Amino acid sequence: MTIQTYLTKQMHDALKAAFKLSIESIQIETPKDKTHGDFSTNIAMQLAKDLRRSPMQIAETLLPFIHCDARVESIEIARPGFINFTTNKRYFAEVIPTILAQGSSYGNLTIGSNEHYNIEYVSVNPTGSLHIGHARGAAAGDTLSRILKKAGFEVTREFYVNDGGNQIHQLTLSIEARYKQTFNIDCALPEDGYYGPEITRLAEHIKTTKKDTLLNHPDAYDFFRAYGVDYLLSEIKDDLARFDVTFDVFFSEASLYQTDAINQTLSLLKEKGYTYELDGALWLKTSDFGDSKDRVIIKSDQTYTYLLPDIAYHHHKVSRGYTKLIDILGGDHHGYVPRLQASIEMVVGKKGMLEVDLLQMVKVIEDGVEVKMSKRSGKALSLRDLIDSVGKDPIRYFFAMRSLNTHMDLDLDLALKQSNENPVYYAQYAHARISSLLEKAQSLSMDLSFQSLEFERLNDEKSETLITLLVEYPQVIEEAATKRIVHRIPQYINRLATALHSFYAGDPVIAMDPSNAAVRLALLKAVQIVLSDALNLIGVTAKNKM
RNA sequence: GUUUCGGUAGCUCAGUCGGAUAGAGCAACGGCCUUCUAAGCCGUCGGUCGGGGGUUCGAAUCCCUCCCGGAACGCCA
Repeated sequence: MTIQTYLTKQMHDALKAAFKLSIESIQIETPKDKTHGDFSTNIAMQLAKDLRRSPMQIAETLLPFIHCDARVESIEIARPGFINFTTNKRYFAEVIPTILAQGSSYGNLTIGSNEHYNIEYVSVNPTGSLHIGHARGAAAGDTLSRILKKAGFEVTREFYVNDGGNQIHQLTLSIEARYKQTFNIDCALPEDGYYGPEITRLAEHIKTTKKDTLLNHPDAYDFFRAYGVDYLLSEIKDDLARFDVTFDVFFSEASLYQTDAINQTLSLLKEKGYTYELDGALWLKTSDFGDSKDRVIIKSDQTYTYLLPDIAYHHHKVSRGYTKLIDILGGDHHGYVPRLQASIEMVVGKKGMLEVDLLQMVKVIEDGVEVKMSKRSGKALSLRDLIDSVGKDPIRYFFAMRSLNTHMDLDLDLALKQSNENPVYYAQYAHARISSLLEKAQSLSMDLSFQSLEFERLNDEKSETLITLLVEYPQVIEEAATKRIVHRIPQYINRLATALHSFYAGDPVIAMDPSNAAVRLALLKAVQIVLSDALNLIGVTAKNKM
């Protein structure tokens, strides 16, 4: 049981004893100012109105009824009615052997033990290279998956490959045109085609293997289509792998057409009476489930809109037995969310099965001017190029730092500079410093057994700050997982790195007497373990040397 | 016009069930390397939380309204 849970329980008991109240939601928070103790509650102020007494009076009445064990050193009341708890740091130093024993399992939770989440992210059309905008979604989905796993959820990571629609047709025509152009045949790309350099590269690639045999071949279209999707998808997979983003399932939209999946979903929706015909089209009554209007699922030319196969796809996911589906989409799809959620509610018969987390667009700045991504010109900053120039770690860290719904600016001149503008180096440096210090200690034959540690020797402020942060780690995981606040992790990393650098700038551990050194080396080892684990959650390398 | 995200320090951003003096990094300024890695440490400067109303013990946070910026509003995908 964490200290917060414990304090919540003790407060609950105290309120019962003092006022015969049973209150579920008691907030235990960590004050920013250390003079306010390590934990505090505002319950006295919240009860002021109901009890018709002043917060200070309530707190004072309550105080004798609060009984805590040795972990709590003192309990104080502060104006305007806060109850502040100061913890015993020696007790909390016990976290060190715990971390040393558990290693990277420290901070693992069980809050998701009966859940199996499916998280869908990236899901781009295989019509080109991944660009910087896709990278944000990739980083967010991957990090959220890792955090949820750490919190005890079973997680399946999924990529929906849109290989069935008109866009693939446009892609095929684009490849064909580029292919012909390699033979100096004048052939324009379609208006809605794909103009990126990767399509030209793909065409050149086909030319080297197939020569001119596809110029007037009857099966050329089918070849370009299949080969193009395959080629581009495998490039996307390569880029994601280099970005340390992985998937358990790549689900093909086209496969829905090959099976009976769409018809099954369609029959279900019809059976339940959620469809009607109008003007030769088939409509879905999404407005009955919170959408602003009904939507067409089969057009009057009898082809499907994008929505129907997407419902079938989500239906398929539901049938695989997940307890929740999470889609991570770009903010430009926000208008699509109500109809999709309405549809899923129709399929499963209840609300809340599908959660959609939106992330806002990335604005790229170069030379102080916004770089507009354009499909027409094929101008877009590819993830591949960015990884080549700055590396994976700064990009992963940078994306992880930001709240999903912030509109973020990415200044290329800064990002490419590898300056300490990017806090990833600060965090990695903290880890590297510990590594080299432990190495040094070992070379000096210092005691690294981490046994018979005298924790009372960790009574200096810098050690206590580190210990408090280590104790806090499971709470950080819980908040990040349940509230989907991915950026809580880099924030924590930064605080831990700051505390470490400050500790490091103090008295050299190497020069201390054996007992003092031994316990501090153990503390550092514990910090290293947690730092490494947290960095891993956001896909950033924990370096041993820099 | 409707929907949606945002507007917090010079810049990029935290502040996620309303809490104590609104924070961090960078930039700027001043110190610190014969001592475990200076990609570091210590300190200073920096704010009408877009404007105005309201709700209450207390509002950056909740409600109303207006202003500014991004995005979406198809029988496209």
